[in-house]
Amino acid sequence: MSSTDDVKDVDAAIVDGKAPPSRSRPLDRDRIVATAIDHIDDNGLAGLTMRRLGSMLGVEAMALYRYVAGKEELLDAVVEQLVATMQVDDEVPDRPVDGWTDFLMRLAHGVRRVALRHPKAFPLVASRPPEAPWLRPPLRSLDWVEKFLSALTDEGFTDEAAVASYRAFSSFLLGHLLLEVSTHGADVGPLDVLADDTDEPDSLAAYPTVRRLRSGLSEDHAAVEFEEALEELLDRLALLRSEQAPS
Amino acid sequence: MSSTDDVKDVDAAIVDGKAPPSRSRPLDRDRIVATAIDHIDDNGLAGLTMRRLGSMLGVEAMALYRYVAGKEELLDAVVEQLVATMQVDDEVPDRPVDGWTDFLMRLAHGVRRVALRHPKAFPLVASRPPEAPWLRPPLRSLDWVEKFLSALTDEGFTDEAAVASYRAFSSFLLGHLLLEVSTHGADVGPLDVLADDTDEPDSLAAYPTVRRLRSGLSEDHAAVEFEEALEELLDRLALLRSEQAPS
DNA sequence: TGATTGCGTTTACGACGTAAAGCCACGACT
DNA sequence: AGTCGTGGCTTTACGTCGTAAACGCAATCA
Repeated sequence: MSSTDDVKDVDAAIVDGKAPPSRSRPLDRDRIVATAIDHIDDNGLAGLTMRRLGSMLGVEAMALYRYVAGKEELLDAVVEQLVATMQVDDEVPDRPVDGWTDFLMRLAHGVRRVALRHPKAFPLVASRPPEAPWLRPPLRSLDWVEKFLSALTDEGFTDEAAVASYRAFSSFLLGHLLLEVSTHGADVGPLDVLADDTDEPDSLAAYPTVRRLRSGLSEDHAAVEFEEALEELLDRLALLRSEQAPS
Repeated sequence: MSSTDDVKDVDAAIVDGKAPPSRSRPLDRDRIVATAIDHIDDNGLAGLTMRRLGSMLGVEAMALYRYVAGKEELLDAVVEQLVATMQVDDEVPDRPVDGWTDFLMRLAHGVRRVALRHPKAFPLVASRPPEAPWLRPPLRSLDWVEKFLSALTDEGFTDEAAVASYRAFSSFLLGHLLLEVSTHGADVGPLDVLADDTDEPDSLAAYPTVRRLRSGLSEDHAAVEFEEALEELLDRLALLRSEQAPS
């Protein structure tokens, strides 16, 4: 959300039992969701609590329930918002303007940017199956699915090829980004600087190859590998397209 | 204050379907983990509670703490156990016996079987980054990583190619299986049979392409697509191997 | 003026994870 | 024999969570 200097000054407020009037503006759903995302980014999903979120907005927990039905719905809204953000912030057009290949690349990069911008929040996207009825796409928001499918069918994919491509594309993003995001921004509580070799008496003794390659494992060639794999995927989809559509 | 006379409910039926005679044998860690997995399979991760898990074993919640350090550790143990299960149950050898290609295929199928056998538990595997220090592989259990890496380096992969392959392979499994598992085994509470078109006044009206293709989206060509994508991946790894290792 | 309505607070309840003691049946030692 | 740890489980208790229900208390409208 490229925060302009919004109400960051909700003030500490826990100073004493007497809450100042704190006449902030009347609170709305978007502000709640945005604050939730901020909190997840800073402190991880685990610490997100209705009460805390409330106090972060200068309000009691129960006040939130006027705008969201419950915590689950809040989290869904967070996911939705993340996806929506991508669409507006980044140069992801609504429909292909320079061919489907370009379109899918932009889409992929857009999603990746969101993932990297919100590493702690991104796993939410992956783990929200029990939700929208009649369909549960992995990277939700039906707009998204609609755009994807109509784009491809408009560009010469058969229906079958389009849905196959959707699935391939989705699982590609899911896998790569989840992996990338998890090897990076972990919250790592107490001792983590032990990552170097001085510590760990024998923890790695049983895993010689892992030990030998562990620098490579934690390094991030993530960006290049993403790019390569994406290219590969697009080739595969191109093949899928020409295969099933004889024309 | 307000000591409400607690309704010391009889812990009711210990729904046990295994050992008829045993007056609840002494309880051990493996049994706890196994029961946890059962519960997740049947009732989803959300409903898993220390108290419930305890009562399922005919024991108070606190009894579990003699065997597991806490709930987080329990969940880690569940993941570990799932992976271990794969190794013994299925024909996944410890090291390549018929070439690395065969090895990786067996591995992939092994993991997939586990995922399909425990659809509700599998997302756990994906969403456990904040855990083992000095390394956080996506499909945890270091044995696994060790086997993978040493297998590949033994079979002519350079170190760099091996770790790149590891990442490619991991994200492949992550993406495909998470997707497959989520489009299938949802817990779907009350009304879900509405999946057919009679309902939904206008929910899909805004998404014509989605509507048109939704049968294809929910269908599962998952198996074939998995196979195809796996094949594709292995080709890619083969290329990676020959590329960087001139010998 | 008073009634309505929208927004936020208070209070309360039941469930959760878990720390800290307590209880008790066993086997080992004197 | 009795005594004594001690391993295995239960009790009790605390703090936190999500959230239902009732209660103010403005601003608005009649």
